[in-house]
Amino acid sequence: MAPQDESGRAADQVVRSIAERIRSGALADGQPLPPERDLMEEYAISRTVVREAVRTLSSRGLIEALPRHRPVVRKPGFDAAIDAVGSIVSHLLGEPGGVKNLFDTRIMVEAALVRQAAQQATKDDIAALKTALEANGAAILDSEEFYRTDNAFHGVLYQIPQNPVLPAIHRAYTTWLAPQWSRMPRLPERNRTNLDAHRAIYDAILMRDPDAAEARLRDHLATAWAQVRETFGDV
Amino acid sequence: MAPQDESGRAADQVVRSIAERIRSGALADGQPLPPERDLMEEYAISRTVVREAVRTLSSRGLIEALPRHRPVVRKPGFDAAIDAVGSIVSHLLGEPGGVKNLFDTRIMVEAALVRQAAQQATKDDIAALKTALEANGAAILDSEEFYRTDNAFHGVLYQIPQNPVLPAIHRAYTTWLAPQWSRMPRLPERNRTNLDAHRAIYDAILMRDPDAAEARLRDHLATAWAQVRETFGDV
DNA sequence: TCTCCGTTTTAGTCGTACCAAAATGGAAGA
DNA sequence: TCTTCCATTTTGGTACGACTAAAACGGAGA
Repeated sequence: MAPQDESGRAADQVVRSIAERIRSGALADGQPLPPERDLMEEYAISRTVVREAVRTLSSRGLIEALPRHRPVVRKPGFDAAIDAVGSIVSHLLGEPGGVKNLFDTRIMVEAALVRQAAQQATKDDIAALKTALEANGAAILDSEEFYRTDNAFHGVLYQIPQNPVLPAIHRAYTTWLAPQWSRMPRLPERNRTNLDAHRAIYDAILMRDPDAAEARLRDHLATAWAQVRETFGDV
Repeated sequence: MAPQDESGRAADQVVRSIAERIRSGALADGQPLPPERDLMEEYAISRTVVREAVRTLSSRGLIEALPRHRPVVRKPGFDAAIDAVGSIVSHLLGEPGGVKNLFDTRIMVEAALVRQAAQQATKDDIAALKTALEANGAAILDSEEFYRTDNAFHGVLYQIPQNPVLPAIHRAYTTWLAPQWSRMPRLPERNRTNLDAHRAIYDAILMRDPDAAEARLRDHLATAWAQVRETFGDV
């Protein structure tokens, strides 16, 4: 690591120190941070600096600082990482093509996921997909519930490789793209279209046909994108 | 995530306001932020609050606050987003399996990329790959340079889909995994192995054979991972 | 015109003070 | 004894003022 220590700002050193304490477990997950006044004494700094440090740690996702509560240590998971970029991403999504770019990566990722699923899914994975698919089918008349189960179906795909990074990415997609999605009209016929697409994907995975699975997935998300454009025009 | 408006902290409102000004372009990229004293007057708040806001914006990557300089507006790109999570990711990589999990996603992403390349790469893309490959080959005896050109070769893959998110992801992978990689011994025979792998990938793309390209890519990265484990044991 | 030095500006830090919300602990009641 | 509720203490949020050192600025001199 670059020996870029010796940062001019005292707060940064405190940040590093506390971050290290979190990483080492000296400050355990869920535990509240010491009061600001204790910290200023411990580090022999003013409260101003303590507050800046807390602020930074909060932005970094290492602690959760609700308005008037004691900040609590939040052992960083991949989810926290997603949160940390949320602010920037929301800016990027506002730019022309931003949503499209993000959505395209989603297509790429999920295409890879269904390929993998078709090749490596276990019996349990298939069963989970089937359950999710049925839940989705049962909700076809309740658009709110359909949206949830739709996400859940895709979420199963992210769980199959057993890599904790992937569910976090799924959460990121749903969180970041939710603003677009939630403003779209919920039409039963769209639900049916999407359900059929899910079923086609499921079938292809069941048949252990990666190419078909990828093709169905791409059809599905292309349709979804067309619906977005239909609603918003160019994004 | 969505910062509930009406946040109890005044600084957050300032953050939102300034963030909005950056997004709208009222504060252009590269332009210095107004002095803190101006901001406190403008928002009718104390300097304490201004500083907290600046601090937060800095952590969010919307401005760049070098120690004793005026903070500079930094229109957030996908790169800035990568920076914002760097802190958390470095924590995660320290945990058991962290590096492996990240590397696995890299395999997944690059597998998808080479498939796409095999199917959609233009003449220019192929030419770029060829150039990168040749540069890589020319550096086979200079391990430092080989490392660079190796990255560059992979980087070309991320550029092919013309999605600005992807190069940022590439940068993220190289940045985050660099600590592991840079501590590995650089052996000419490894360079040769990797170069051969690159050539095989290139050939498969040239032949428009996605399955082969993916297979070669997976071989390549599996080998690379084996080299990592050989060096570090379990990670 | 360019360079250098003194002045002004500005970020970084400290200390104090006050308020309001949250946490706390003990008294009153079931 | 256990629960409920209120008063006290703790703690975060904000304001104000002051001081330092570095950076930016501007004018004098080469």
